[in-house]
Amino acid sequence: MKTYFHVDMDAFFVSVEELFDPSLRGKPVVVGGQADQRGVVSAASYAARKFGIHSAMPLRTAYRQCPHAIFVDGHPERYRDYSRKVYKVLQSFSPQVEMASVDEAYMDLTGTEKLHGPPLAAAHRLHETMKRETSLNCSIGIATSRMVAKVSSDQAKPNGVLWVLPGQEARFLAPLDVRKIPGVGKVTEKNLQARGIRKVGDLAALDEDFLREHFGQWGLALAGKSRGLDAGGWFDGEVGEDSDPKSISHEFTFNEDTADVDLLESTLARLSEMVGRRLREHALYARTVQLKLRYSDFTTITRARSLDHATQLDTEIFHQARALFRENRKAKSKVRLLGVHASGLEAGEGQLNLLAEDSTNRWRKALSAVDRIRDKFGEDSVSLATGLRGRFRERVHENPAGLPGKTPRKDS
DNA sequence: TCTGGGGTCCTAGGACCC
DNA sequence: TCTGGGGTCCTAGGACCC
Repeated sequence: MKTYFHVDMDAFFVSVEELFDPSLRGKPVVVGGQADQRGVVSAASYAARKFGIHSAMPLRTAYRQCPHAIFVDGHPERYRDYSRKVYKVLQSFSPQVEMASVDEAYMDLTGTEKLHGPPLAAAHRLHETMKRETSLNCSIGIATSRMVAKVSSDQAKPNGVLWVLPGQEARFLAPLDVRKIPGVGKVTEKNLQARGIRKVGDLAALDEDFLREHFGQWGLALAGKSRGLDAGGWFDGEVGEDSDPKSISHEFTFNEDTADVDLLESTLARLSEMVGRRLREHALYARTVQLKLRYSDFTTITRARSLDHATQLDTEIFHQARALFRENRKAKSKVRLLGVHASGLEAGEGQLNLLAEDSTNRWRKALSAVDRIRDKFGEDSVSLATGLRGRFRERVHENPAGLPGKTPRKDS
């Protein structure tokens, strides 16, 4: 039997801002930017929430809902700083801590009763220590699974502690809206509602085959969640296993949409540099570079390209991003957002030797592919790059192993 | 009403290999 | 000439979370 805590800081960004400016206390505060800016609400104080303001709402909408709200720019460094303080407090309690984001964490307190006493007493002590050490309020959920602990901390808000007793998971979840289940968002909620499923209890009563049929693998995970289990992607692995990032990206929304190529390309350069720097910070190398383009009408495309080696060089990232941009951008259309994304991340250095080896392997493969084609279609069916010019030659160099794929079988 | 930025995970089709 | 199945990698898009 496991015992998990989910610790969630109350109105984290707002609370931190209040520490820097106590005059904000008790007032409707919106963190995320100014009332006339493009952007959305990162966090709203409880007083602001009374006006219907919530996170992810456009700032301009928030302004309309509550013109006398105080709009505050976000300060990511402050939040990271306080997040570290929060982590320290949690660490002092148990080494099995995992920050799930800046303002929430999971703890595995299984088998610590001798040290900490019963879970509820331990949670209250943690709650007090947190307030004393960071001046911040948090809510704590306790349960036998991380998923239920998370839902329970949400039910405990603000500033509360809630323990779901072992065996009571399904009963605790049953009356809640399906939307309360982590992973069920707007779209899934709508799909479920269309089938008359509104409460978690409705979900738990369904046949697993029915869920699999309509929602695939995800449906099966959903069935598990409705019964209080840690099912599906999110809750894999042990608490406290932190891992390298799987991707690194930066994007930028222009204050005004623009079709100015110089501005667009220099923005790409800047974004590429930011991505490169973060890669170097993590000592990671990226195999794939992805461009993100959003136009005025909000249509968004992504275009990716994998390199034949991993890189952390700004110039290489930029080169790829710009090439993708030039190949895919709808001419003259105004652009709202640009993004540069690096994935296929590999650790460590020393791939130069591997690279050289890799490249000869590729050539060997390419040449044997050429041989196979010649066997099939005759000696003149393929010629080597030396005899070619311009762009095609470049392409052959970039992707020698791609040659065989360009020969359609059916046509021959 | 006008929609950020940084992530993770999943799906689905096609290429390619065995 | 037509016909497989499984596994992996790549790309594009989308749901979701904070």
